[in-house]
Amino acid sequence: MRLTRYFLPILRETPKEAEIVSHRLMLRAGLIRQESAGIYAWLPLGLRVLNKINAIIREEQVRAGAVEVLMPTIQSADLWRESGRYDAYGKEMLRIVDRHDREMLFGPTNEEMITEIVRAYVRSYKDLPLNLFHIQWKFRDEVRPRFGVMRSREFLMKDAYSFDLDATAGRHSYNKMFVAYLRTFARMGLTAIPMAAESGPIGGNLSHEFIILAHTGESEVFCHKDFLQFPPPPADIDFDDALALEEVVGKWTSLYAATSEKHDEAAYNAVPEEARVAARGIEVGHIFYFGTKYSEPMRAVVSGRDGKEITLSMGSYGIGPSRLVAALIEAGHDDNGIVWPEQVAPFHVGVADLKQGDAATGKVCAELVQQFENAGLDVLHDDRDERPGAKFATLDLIGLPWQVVVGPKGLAEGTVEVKRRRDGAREHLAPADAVARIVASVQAARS
RNA sequence: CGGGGUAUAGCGCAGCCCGGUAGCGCGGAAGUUUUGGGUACUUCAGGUCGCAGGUUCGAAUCCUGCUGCCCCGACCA
Repeated sequence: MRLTRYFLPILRETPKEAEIVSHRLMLRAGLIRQESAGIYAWLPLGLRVLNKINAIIREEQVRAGAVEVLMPTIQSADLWRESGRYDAYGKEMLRIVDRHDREMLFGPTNEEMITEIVRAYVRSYKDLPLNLFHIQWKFRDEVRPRFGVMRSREFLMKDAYSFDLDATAGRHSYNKMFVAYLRTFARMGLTAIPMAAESGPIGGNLSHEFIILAHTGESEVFCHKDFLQFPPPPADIDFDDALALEEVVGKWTSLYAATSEKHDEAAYNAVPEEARVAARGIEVGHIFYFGTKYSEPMRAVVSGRDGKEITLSMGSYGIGPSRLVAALIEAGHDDNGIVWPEQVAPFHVGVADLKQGDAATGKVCAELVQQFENAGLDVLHDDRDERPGAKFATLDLIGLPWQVVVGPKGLAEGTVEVKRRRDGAREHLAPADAVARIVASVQAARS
């Protein structure tokens, strides 16, 4: 992608409303634009990151056996009256009246709707287990939205819903998502720690929040430091092997980990002092098992083997991709800007032509871009007629993992400069070696 | 929802107290210059001063009402 033909509105100054670093950098790097309090437009660079996050989530959901659907943003109030949540949800629900005076709402979540869909088609125990997920915009009319997309009113959410015959099978479905979440966040370069959680208005009794540590995190968390070393479950784990999953979940819940709301001082003090971690964290996922809370009032039942009705056992599993974009920045930035992990970076590499209009640098840049693209990498080619300093500053700000700087000085010696954004390490390499170096790194990060 | 701010060019701000030609920096355009870490200079363009009403010969400025946005708290994925 040539920068002169792209849309990358960089801000040199920080808009005053942005308090936290991810919000500031998202505005400055041209990822988002606020359209209303807590409502944002996603600009090209931000959308790329969002899409890459979604792709990883989708892959891991499918790997764990979930099936993708897409439900509407607008729902009927009647559906929510069936579960009793229409009145219970309160002012956070955005209520809408259509031209026929029908009561509608912009969905804050989809338990009712997915239950309605499943009860309409699923009639037999043979159809279970079933896990359906979608990635769709939600709206919760927060009293006070803030921190950019970290706490917005409109937000993207991956929500999955599992349906099982009994609690034991439901627990297996819960464990599948638990394991999928560990893999999902690890693939984004994040260490997410599962912590026992309140189930809140969703209801139920088994629930975990997945928290990533970031010094600017929203809430206080306490955990055993060994969590930071645990390897994520392998890609070939058998999701049908209930015992194997139990083992993984058991390991990841064996050590102390809690948010401040669930913090138990005595249990924490039982952790060896050198293993205690008190930090700040950001919630990026939340899973619940809630049994028949919705299936009972909404009559989602199937025929069992003996012909008797069985009320479905359900769970729901959320990840906030839009919030994850901010969380990734909170976890990865420095004074110069964003530092994206390779797996979710909007582009893998930026190629800067230091002397736009020069035949030699132009030719090398074009060749580099072609070679990166042939290798399947996303490349941003800074072909603007700008000072070198401006190009360096832009590339640092938008945080691409790799920068290739092509200038007359280097070319005189047959080299280009390769800079790794993460630690600023620079190497002078022949163009072909630069390509090999970066392609190898990006491919190693995919898995 | 309680408390506190704020609204002037794309962004950051001054001007308001004390009414009288709407400014500065960044960004944008044109040019000269410079050419490996946001170069310097010149010129130019760009504003219903949040909205409505009022006071006044005259309102960005004073008064009233409304709205948006931000911060603290409560709440929360």
